Amino acid sequence: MDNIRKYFNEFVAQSDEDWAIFSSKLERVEFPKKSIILEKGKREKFLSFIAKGIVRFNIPKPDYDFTFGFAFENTFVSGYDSFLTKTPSLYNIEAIADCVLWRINCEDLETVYDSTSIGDRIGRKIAEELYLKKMKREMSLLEDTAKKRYLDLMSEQPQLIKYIPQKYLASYIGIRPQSLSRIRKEISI
Amino acid sequence: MDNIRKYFNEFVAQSDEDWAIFSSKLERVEFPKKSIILEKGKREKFLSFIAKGIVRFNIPKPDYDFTFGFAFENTFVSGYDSFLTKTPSLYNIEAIADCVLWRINCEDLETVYDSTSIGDRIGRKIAEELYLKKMKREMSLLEDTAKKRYLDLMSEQPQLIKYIPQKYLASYIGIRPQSLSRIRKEISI
DNA sequence: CGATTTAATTAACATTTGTTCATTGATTGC
DNA sequence: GCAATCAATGAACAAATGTTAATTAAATCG
Repeated sequence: MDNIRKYFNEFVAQSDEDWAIFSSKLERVEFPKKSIILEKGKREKFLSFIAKGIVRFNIPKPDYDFTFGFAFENTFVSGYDSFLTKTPSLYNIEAIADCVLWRINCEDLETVYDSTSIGDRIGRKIAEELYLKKMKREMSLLEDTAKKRYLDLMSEQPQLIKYIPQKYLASYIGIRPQSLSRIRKEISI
Repeated sequence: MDNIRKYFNEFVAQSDEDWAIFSSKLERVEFPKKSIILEKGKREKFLSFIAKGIVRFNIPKPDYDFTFGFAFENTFVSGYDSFLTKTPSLYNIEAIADCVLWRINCEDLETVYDSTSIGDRIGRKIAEELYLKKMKREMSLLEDTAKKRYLDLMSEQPQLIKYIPQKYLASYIGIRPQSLSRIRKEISI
């Protein structure tokens, strides 16, 4: 629970009391590799902190499996749009590696939001962090070539890329696995 | 001020008192067409509600002018990443049409955040809205072709597209003006 | 209004990525 | 360990978008 507390203290509030309120609602759960954390069509009921592991966001399609995002250790993960809008999730969240999550459910978070001084701040910080991430992502998708996105990912998450199958990476970068192979070949030469 | 109040009541809080706290900090400003609302390199000091007009987000580059976003009437606009991280903005915000904004500055918003029960909720709602927008955008950039993005924009913002020069739309869609011309030609046939 | 500048269109060719399909390599489960 | 399955690579051709450059259309400014 150390990392989530560190995150909390850094971004949300410093006091032990605030931490006590929030952390009392947290539940520890494990998901083995390849298990579904959130299923498409179901409503997201949790906001989860990844203490250990990697997850991917994906949409299973008739022809192929579309991966559009990852989340790594020591960040929050959630089908956040489903969580916010209370509508069925448009995508799966799947454990790529064995995961340990600390999660708070929807109702408890609402309670925290409504009954404590720090509730909305937590929600604000999380939404702000997610927004900044998406902002960078948008820029990258518009401005960069697939090759640059791959090289960036390699330098930003070098140790983790090893664990992610290339077909997921390709999808995330916005290209087909064959094209990623082509790019990898170019680079290595 | 009607629309911003409507927005406030719908998404933030219902009480007259809360509205009074927030609205007392709001300042009305006008920006004529083509004027710079936020300049790249400067720090964003405001969170603004667009009562009237359209703005674009852009990065002036040596070779061309890169437009990556728009904001329309009755939504909030800000160099929000600069605002949050207190670092210089990486982009301009420019009025495409004559604009009327209601804005609150950084310090006042912090005050509202810290001194009222609704402060963080406002910030949370804004960040959540921005996040949902970016989420949709990411999906579109990964999954759709440029043609589909153009058609979607046409159907979602039909009356506003008229006012936006095509070179800006092209950039937003992720292609060159020449390619947009090609697509438009195809469609009209 | 006319002159100048800027935007949009078009075309020819280059580059990138997609598609299909075959082959090789790696994992998984018995 | 072996068979079966799934992942990655490679090649040939198709489709989409980029690049350059010329032309036309529209907007701006005196």
